[in-house]
Parts: sequence; structure tokens; C-alpha cells
Amino acid sequence: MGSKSIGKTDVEKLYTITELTREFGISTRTLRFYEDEGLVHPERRGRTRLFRHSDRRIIQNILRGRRIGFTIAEIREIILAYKDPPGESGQLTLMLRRVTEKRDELKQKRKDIEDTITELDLIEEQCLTRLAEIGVGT
Amino acid sequence: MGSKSIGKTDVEKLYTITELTREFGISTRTLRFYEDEGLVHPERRGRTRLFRHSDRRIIQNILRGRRIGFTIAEIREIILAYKDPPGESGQLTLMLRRVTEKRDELKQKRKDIEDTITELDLIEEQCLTRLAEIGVGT
DNA sequence: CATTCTATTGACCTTAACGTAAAAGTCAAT
DNA sequence: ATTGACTTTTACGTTAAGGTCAATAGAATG
Repeated sequence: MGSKSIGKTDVEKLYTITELTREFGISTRTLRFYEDEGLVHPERRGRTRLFRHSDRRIIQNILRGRRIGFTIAEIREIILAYKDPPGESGQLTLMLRRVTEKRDELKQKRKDIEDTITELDLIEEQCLTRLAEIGVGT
Repeated sequence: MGSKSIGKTDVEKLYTITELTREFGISTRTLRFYEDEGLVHPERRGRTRLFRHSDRRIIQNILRGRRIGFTIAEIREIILAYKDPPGESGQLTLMLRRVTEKRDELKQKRKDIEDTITELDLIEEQCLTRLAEIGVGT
């Protein structure tokens, strides 16, 4: 009801494709690809695409998923699950299993990352030690 | 000097390729690929490959790197950095920069993972709520 | 020795996620 | 009306990390 309500009468800011490519450091090809994949749904003014805030948020989600190694299919699955969780009981329990699966996978990944960070720390230490030796020797 | 010393006289256990594929759930093609890439260096008895403990450990490292989305090139880089850190000062500071880069990348990834886990928790909650509603309704 | 596994090499094949190039349309500014 | 920046569609190209298949070679076991 206030000035922050999002109704049909609001003038929502629309983004052009290059605005978004610049903001996120991706190519136009990538955004068109995501549209082909049904992940974003920009309006059209003539033929040109105009992206909404919701698309922008979805893109952020896609990029996050991409960073942690999810495929487009997996990312789509999560986005859909978030948007409209299934109504039928069987589908719901199935989704619960999938969620548990994914979460376990992510926890393993987190552990792998932490172990690798530790290893990098070790490498760093070795480098610093060597550098100190060399520094002393010269 | 004790029975745990690893000297030339030790009888080290050697692994055949299928032993390793079974242990790690990967294919022989994958192991040969890793050899072509210079990551493992099995001995040969005739033409058959025989892997040592060190190779086995390297394979574990490769798989860990793979899980967190590293490319073979990146994995190789880390393995080499661990095996023989460079001796020259310039190379050392360069490597220190690369280490910092990688670590930052991993920290971002860890954050992404944690955010995604939170999102999965939310989806799970929604599913459980819906299930409870349905359960009540029937 | 014959059979039966298992391994090896070499070659081409596959998939995801875009890259890249071509040809053409849009629109504001000069 | 031309330039220049941006956009579109179409379509073939690329890369990493193996998959798959065929032909061959050892190794082991009855």
C-alpha cells in the first residue's frame, strides 16, 4: 500500500542485456543461452530483450550455482523447487530426498574445500620459508 | 631405521588398475587419462601398470580437486607446487600470489555453498509444511 | 595347451556451456 | 543520411574430461 508496494502501476526498472553483462562480467551469448534454457524470461520491446529485477536475481543465483559446479539442469531444478514446490505428496517426498542428497554433496564439497585451503596454507608457508632462506643467503 | 622406514629394500604393495578403479569408483580410462596428463606414474610389469602408494595418494588428491571443480591443469599445478616448490625468488613470489588467488576463490566457493545449503534447508521446510497440510487434509 | 580374464593401445565419439562469426535490424546522434 | 553503438537470429566451432569400441597381448587357471 505504501510507496514500496509492487503493483501493476509501478514503474519497474528494466535492464538491457549489456547492462547485465557488464554488471556480472558475462557475455550476451551466456544470457541468451540462459533464456533458451528457460531460466530467465526477459520481456521484449520490439525484438530487444528487457530484463526485470526478478531476472536479475535469478542470474545471481545461476552464477552462484555455476561457481559451486552445478550444471544448468541442477540450477534449474533448484530454481523451480523454490518457485513452485510440488503439490503432490509423492513428488514432495521425492524432492525431500533430492534435497538431502544435494546437501550431503555440498557438505562433502565444503570439507574438500577446507582441506584444500589447509594445503594451500602449507604451500604458502613453504614458499615463505624458502624466500626467507634465499633472502638471508643474498 | 625401524620397521617403518621406507627404503629400497621394502616390499611396497602395488595396485593393479582395476583395484584402484574399484576402490575409487572410476574407470580405467580415467586412470590412463591421468597418466597421459602426467599426474600419476605407474611402473610397468610388461605392459601392465602397477601403481604405488604415492600414486594412490595422488589419485585421492585428484578426485578431491575434481569434486571442488578444479580442472586437471589446476590440479597438476597444486600437485607440482607441493612436490617441488620453485627455487627462484621470482617464481616463489609469483606462486604466493597464485596461492592467495586460489584461496580467495575457494573461500568464495565455500560461502556460495553455505548460502545454497541454507536455501536447501528452506526448500526442505516448505516441503515438510506442505506435506503436513496434505497429511491433515486426508 | 586351450580357454578365459584382464590389460593395453589407438582411435574416434560425446556432452555441457558457452565462443565466435556472419548478416541484418534499431536507434540516437551527428 | 550516415555513423556508431548496440541488438538480433542462425549456425557452426571449441574445450575439458573422459566414454566407447575394436583389435591385440599377456596372465592365469583348469
